[in-house]
Amino acid sequence: MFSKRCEYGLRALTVIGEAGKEDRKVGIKEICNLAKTPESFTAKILQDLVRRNIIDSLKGPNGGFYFSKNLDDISIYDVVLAIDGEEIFTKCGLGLSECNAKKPCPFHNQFETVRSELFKVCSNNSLNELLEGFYKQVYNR
Amino acid sequence: MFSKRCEYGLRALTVIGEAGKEDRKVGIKEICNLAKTPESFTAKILQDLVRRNIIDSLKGPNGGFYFSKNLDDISIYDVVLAIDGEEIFTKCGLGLSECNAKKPCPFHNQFETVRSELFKVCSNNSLNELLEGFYKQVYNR
DNA sequence: CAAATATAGGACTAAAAAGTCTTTTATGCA
DNA sequence: TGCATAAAAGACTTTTTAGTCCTATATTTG
Repeated sequence: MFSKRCEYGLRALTVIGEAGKEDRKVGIKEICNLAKTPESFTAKILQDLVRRNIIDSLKGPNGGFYFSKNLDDISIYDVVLAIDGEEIFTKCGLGLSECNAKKPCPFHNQFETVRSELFKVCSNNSLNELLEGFYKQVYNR
Repeated sequence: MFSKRCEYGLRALTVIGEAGKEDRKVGIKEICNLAKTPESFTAKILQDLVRRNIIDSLKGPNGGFYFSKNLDDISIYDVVLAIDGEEIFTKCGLGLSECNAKKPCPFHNQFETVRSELFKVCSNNSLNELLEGFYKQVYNR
């Protein structure tokens, strides 16, 4: 459904978000240890999220990744959009380039329910909601 | 959402299905011309679908691909399962290996609605239903 | 049986996604 | 100012997915 980049990115963000609650920046090593994601690869993804203004970062001692925005204001949709783009929320289920909302393929409207359900789940959940419970269940904290 | 293999496969099957209504087998060239899929690649996919008993084939003059089953008895789900496997219908939205129905991540149940909607659309639609209208709209027939 | 036709199979190449490694740049602190 | 630390950047490698091409095999028909 989502790319690895996107999965890793979301998981990394939960770690950054949790640390943010203690007003703490997190380094890439700590992030990847907890989120169980490959380090160099995750670093690339986070670099990207910095460029796209989802998170911020600071170099040097006591540096690391952190949120300057409120976690309630960032939805999972925002993150997926930033990493994977909009395709998953809009593309024809059968991959027909001829198919769109104006000239739908016979399957289009049925798939619309899947797409809109996906959009609903992603846009109704903020990163804050994602990391609640996530920490307990996945990282056992 | 689905792989190219899967998209091409489904499109090819609509051509085979339509020809079947005139009791006609179709060769790979005709299939790919109509379905607008790459020929050699599509041939591989169809070979696979023959092995998996979705379609049948016959070599030699007047040979080609055809259905021996009733198109009403083959769902889109069957085809997706044969080509892409079950992952898309079962896998955790966030790609967590620790997450499953018994020990769900906080997101699992919300994603469940997406997965089950996808399953519903795929299993409630037979290939027969897929190619109805498909032909008119996509192939202008 | 020979020739023509069409799928099957196997060995490729190409492109995209995933992942690594090394060097550079920015920051804090002694 | 200089050293340690941590992210940024860039050039890689690896793996997976997509796609091609050539040869073998099966089938029909003259």
